[in-house]
Amino acid sequence: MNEAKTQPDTRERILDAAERLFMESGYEGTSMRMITGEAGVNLAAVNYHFGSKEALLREVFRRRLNWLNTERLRALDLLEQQAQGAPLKPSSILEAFFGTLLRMGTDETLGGITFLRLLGRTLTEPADFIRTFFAGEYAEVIERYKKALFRALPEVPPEEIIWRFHLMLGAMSYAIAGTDALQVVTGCEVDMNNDGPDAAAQLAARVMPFLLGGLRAPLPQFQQSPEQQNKPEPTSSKAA
Amino acid sequence: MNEAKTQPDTRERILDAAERLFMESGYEGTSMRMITGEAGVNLAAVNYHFGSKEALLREVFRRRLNWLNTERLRALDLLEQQAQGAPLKPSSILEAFFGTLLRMGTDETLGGITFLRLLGRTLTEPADFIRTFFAGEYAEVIERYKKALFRALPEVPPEEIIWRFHLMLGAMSYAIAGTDALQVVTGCEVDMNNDGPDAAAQLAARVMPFLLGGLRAPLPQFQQSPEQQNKPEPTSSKAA
DNA sequence: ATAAGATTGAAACGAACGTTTGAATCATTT
DNA sequence: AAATGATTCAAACGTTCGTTTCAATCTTAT
Repeated sequence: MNEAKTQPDTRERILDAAERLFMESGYEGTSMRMITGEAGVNLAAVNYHFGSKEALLREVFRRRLNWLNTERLRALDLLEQQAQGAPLKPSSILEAFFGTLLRMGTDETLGGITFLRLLGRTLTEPADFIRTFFAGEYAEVIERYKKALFRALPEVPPEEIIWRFHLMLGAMSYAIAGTDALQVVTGCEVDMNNDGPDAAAQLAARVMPFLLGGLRAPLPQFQQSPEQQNKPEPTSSKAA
Repeated sequence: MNEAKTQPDTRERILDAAERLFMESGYEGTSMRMITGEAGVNLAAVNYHFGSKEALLREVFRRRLNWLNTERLRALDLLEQQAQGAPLKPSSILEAFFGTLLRMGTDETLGGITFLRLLGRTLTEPADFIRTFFAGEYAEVIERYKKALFRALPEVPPEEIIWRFHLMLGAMSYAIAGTDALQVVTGCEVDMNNDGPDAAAQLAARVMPFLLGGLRAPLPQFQQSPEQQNKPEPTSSKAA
């Protein structure tokens, strides 16, 4: 069994079909028969090659997240090396984090816009094993970027930065995943259904200013860590 | 069959259980037997009272969205009446739209934080009938607020406003729904698991400045309508 | 009290689900 | 050519799904 040669790459066919179908119908809404039907392989092939439907989903993501994670770390390493110990600009951090993601959407060999949409949708999937899987896959990268943002915005309380990181992830996920989900809500005049490689470029131009504006918004008047709730006067600290 | 009297309010018990379970496990991840089991009613009761699982989901939302829609329209009517024909402030519009939503989260009789989370999660559900249902339920309100934002920000292209409306919805949905979904991603130091009535108040203080910052962010350099794609040179129209 | 209608109950329906089986086929090596 | 291991195949596994059935029970009006 050499992996070179004219093998029908059943594994890749399954992964591609599953990626598209999970994006379109969700994990629970996609059946094994849909996947193997679209891939043109036998029903038993998924369990033979991956073991189970859960393991297939994990592999669908691992195939892409390996690249995304290392690339995000590489981009941050590069920034920090260029800065020579100085704190980074928030916009540079966002560019590294979300720009790397959006670049995936322009490269079909990395999953293209399909994987971006799958990723955005799956982050809200309620299934337990999905959440714990993502937690493990993302932990290192998130930790590094969180620390970079703490240094970049020293006057903003870390708790607030985490919140805004969370909010940026949400906005970006919707921007990516919501092609038809929320499109239908907002009135569908916008051309989000552009599946071409510049769809992600247009997305970037639209979303990045929004995220930066949100990240640098003035802080709320009062912010209380859950421990120190008896601070009577809003000292109204400045935001960057 | 009078609706008054000591009826065991089977319908309400089912709706409450379904609301919680759909929030926790999603639509496809929640079975009829889970719902009727949690509600303490017979399995056949759902089909008897609602007709089908799909119709049950619609009723779960209709019960809450009726209040939300009329209240959002009422808040906007009030603003426009006070303004006497002048354009509204963007912050007032956001306050009316998202503040009304967050107020639901403080009132357990309106579904409380449970319904808010369900709403945030369901907006990304891929099932077709869910998307078309939401489109119909939201159409009027979204249209009114969109028009108000167009008037409030006359120097911003309508397409850009729609985009940012979309992004704000995404951020808010994640902020609400992501209690454990993205919490696990960002590191779980934040106290989003506060289920008390002030959870929504804290959410508002955190999220509203972010949304306003994003809405008022500088525009991207170039923006092109999808029709005029053969524009060779980015004429770089001005931002506000 | 009795009839009529609304609601509940236990049991089963066919369909679809993820998974497993074991023989058949293919690719590769001796 | 024969043998070996990897892969594919059709078929079936047991389970769970949403839904239906119909008799039993409760509620209300006559």
